[in-house]
Amino acid sequence: MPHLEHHHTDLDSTILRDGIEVIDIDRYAPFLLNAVGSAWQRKTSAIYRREFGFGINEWRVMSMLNIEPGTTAGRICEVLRLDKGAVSRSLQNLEQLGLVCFEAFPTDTRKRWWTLSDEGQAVHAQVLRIALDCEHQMMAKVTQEDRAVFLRVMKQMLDNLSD
Amino acid sequence: MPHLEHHHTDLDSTILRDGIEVIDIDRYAPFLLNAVGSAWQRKTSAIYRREFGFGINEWRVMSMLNIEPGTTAGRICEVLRLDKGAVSRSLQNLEQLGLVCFEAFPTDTRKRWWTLSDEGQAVHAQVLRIALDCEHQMMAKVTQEDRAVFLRVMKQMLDNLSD
DNA sequence: GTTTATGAGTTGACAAGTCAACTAGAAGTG
DNA sequence: CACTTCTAGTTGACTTGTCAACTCATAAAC
Repeated sequence: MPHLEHHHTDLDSTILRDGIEVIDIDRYAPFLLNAVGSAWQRKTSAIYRREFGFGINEWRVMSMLNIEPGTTAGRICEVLRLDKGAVSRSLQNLEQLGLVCFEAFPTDTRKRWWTLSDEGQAVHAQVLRIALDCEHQMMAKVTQEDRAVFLRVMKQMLDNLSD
Repeated sequence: MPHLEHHHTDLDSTILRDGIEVIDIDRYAPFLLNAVGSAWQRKTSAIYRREFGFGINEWRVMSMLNIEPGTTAGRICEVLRLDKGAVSRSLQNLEQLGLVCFEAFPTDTRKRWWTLSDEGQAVHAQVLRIALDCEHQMMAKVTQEDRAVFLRVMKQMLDNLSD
């Protein structure tokens, strides 16, 4: 029977066991982040691919085009914090599927103004229904107060990681 | 100037803009989860690979072997919620690096009891220092109360996604 | 004891994520 | 204008994550 002790303050996400520092998996945020994030992704991206023939990045890009119609690829990267290579490829895929279209940017031929096509708009609405259902399931039994704190903490973390 | 309105309750992570339902990225948990999770991974996995010559999965497996010395591959999958293929490959890599070793399982030759080697133990301590530093940075300006709520919500979400 | 089912772990194929080199247009500087 | 510098986006190489088929050992059924 090993000897357990909390070694410093509540701040810690480790415990000492027989002199060895051990991660406390229930308090170590990166583990939870990865576990929840990948569980979400497993659950949803399979649906998108099966039902609609595109992946999670295509969905992210579509949701951004719905948020800000007429955005550029660079703006999508900035807001969604996606890799520009991934965004470039997703836009190509979506265009081939006829879900997005673009207009030339007047003062810079490199940029394009991307928007959802009518079909893209319709598909977006369908996927959104599914995504919100899944989110709702994921958030079951979480109170409004807790949810608000959770969102606040996540935003702070995102800020902290951006330096 | 588009017309914005919140369409139902506080529960929602969307708004209506000119009759179209649009994700509110500041309230939509999956976006934040992915953004924070991938920012963390970008930050840390580069360090592990550069400084120690292995990836983030190898680190996860090592931390599990430190938590529960003498575990099996299956148990690692269960606790860390990792893919068994990923765990299998990580254990192979770690063994080649001399960071882990195993004992035969008495009643089942398929299973093995894995533990950190002495060198593995030492490397674990080094990586843990770095990981905890990064976690501390990520958690800057988050109060203890908020952190507790955050952890509670994350665990609930993990539960909800496990069905 | 042979057959069948279950379970642990390995492997291969593919999707997604990351990084860096590259192309080419735009902007600044003399 | 010629030259450098900056910036938007594309592409390729590689790593990581995921899924499913497979191997082989144990357990169960009869």
